[in-house]
Amino acid sequence: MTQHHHDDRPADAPVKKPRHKKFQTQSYGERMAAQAEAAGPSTGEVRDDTARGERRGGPSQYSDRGVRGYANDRRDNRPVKGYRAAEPRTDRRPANRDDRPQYNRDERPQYNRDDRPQYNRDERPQYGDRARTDRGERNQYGDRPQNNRNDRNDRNDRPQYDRGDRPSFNRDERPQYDRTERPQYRRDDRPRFERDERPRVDRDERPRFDRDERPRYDRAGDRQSSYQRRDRDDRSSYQQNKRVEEPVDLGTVAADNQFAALGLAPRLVQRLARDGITSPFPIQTATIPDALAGKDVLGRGQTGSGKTLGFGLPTLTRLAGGKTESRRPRGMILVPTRELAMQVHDALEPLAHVMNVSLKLIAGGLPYPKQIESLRRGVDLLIATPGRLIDLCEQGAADLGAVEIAVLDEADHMCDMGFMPAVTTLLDMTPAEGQRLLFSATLDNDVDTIVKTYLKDPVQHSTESGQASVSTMEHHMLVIEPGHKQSLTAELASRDGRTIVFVRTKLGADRVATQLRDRGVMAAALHGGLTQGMRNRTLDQFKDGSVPVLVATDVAARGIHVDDVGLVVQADPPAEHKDYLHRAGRTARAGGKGAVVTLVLPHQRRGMMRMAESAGVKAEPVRARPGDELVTELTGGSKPSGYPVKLPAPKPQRFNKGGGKRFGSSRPGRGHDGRGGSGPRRSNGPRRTDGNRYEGGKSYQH
DNA sequence: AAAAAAC
Repeated sequence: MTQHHHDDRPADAPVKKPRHKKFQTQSYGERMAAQAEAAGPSTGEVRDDTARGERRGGPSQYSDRGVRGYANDRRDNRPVKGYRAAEPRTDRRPANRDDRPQYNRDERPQYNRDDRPQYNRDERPQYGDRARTDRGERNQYGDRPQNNRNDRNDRNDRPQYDRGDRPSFNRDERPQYDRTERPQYRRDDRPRFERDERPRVDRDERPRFDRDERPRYDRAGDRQSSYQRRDRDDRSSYQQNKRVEEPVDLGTVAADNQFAALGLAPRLVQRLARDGITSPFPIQTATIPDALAGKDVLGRGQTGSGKTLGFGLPTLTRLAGGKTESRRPRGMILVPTRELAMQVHDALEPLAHVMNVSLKLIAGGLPYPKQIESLRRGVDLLIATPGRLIDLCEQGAADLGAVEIAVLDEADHMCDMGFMPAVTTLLDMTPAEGQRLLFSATLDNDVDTIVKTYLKDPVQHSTESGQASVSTMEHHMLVIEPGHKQSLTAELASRDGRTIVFVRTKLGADRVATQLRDRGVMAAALHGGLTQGMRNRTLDQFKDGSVPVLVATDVAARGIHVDDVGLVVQADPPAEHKDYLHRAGRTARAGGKGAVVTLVLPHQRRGMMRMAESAGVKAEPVRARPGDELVTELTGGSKPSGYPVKLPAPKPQRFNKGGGKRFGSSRPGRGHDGRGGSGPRRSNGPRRTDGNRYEGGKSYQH
């Protein structure tokens, strides 16, 4: 049956919203409004509530129509307001209902079903059968719909409907639809569905709850984004208040395991060791002991150096064993984007599990009910984006009064102008004596305000200089002509392997992604203007390889980890040096290799050089044109095909939140043939009809 | 200055 993607909807479920003034005197919205007012008169759009309200309140179209449209249906003779009363009719007797013979049902011959020969299915003429199409001749029922239809649109005359020419619609040739070849869909092959053979029926005796250990059927074929899965199995709340009595054997830990030496719980160390994580990164070695000791910590470690575990492990250790009341979580990790929240959640979940710490993702774009329910049952640790958490606090669904540990991931970003009010709102709700951990790759003086207000005797650990010190990363700065930007971007992105292209604006992301696809490079846009369902889908496709090029705004600049991103292209230069470092940090993670290419227009050159210096990036600006040797070197020589390609999944219908059927997340890489034309297609804007896609010279900067 | 973050 059709899958209903309830999850893609914005949570519109009825949510009662008693506003608890307990935590603050102003609501978040009021605060923001006040802030906006303080910032001066808005030059942007003005909400036109008045106009809308007037139209609604007055003689609306709806009520108007209710009277006019159905005036004839009125059973009484009261004059309709606004209409001239009809002249009394004299040409016939007033109808006496009972006397009207034609209303006797049984005598109406044409409704005798058995007399209608053409309802015999087998004998109905087929489409294209002209014998049936005597133009204009009515059948005995007085209608002739099929005649004209067939005359005009005889299917056999329409070449484009010839089934044989549409390979993609030929069911037999679509390999992925061959049921017998999809082992993961065969029930018999799924070992854990053999009821009789399941050794453990007693839930408490199940030796392990760990996700990773469970035999899996292949979920990749499941075509659900991680976001949808996440919402479906709400394991964290299910687990609530169940404490494992006996330690589970998680494997042995080597005597020289250095995590153990840091003072972490043995179970945690064992769990890490099972994933092959036995030696801590420098940032972890530096911060974990202090964090475990309950100190406030400022942690700075280069991108991809394991900061998540740096604050995650001590947080879990300290929360373990405690008791959490309903709606009163004891730990809170704030992150700047929803994707990052999901990533942190997923990274900590197995670890939280062995520690019997429950955790819940609290982020916008996801349905409210499960988040509220989870909080009601009591959840130890929240991983949250600020807006939704404030919302839930205002509703009374969450109470931060019991938060023992508050973590700010990407702390410097959380302290910039846009985020600061929300973050202080949340921190204000937490007890002043609670522990605070601030982490970022670029932890600088921007956090001073927060540090002074909310941290007590913080310990600062900087394992790196806060500059570009990832030695496995190479930087290139290409000074280009504006007219070459599109083709150079396409050349760079057409390489094998994953590439992220950063642009400045949401619109730019959409535009560049489209341009790349027009040139034959499979690319998808990621930015905050998309529905959350689409954001998840796009990131999933980037991760599974079906879309190797991600065109993103700075929503993806921080924290997001995808394996093997070999190249970061900055099609628009970053706004400041910290952004450079974070964008660049999407590649060369955890010791891997990677390159960063920044496209610089002549007028941006000076600023870019300054920025590079602040970032500690050593790169000489080099003039470059499409086809240059340097570009070829960076891309391994592959060129864009020039033939437009289409995304493997239907594009998001922004207005239709359902999402619909999705194909493609399991479709291999760039295998799409890229021909245009057939199939039901969403059109998301005007389709290009001009032939010169490439040499227009329109630059998408600016 | 844009993006992000609630509905």
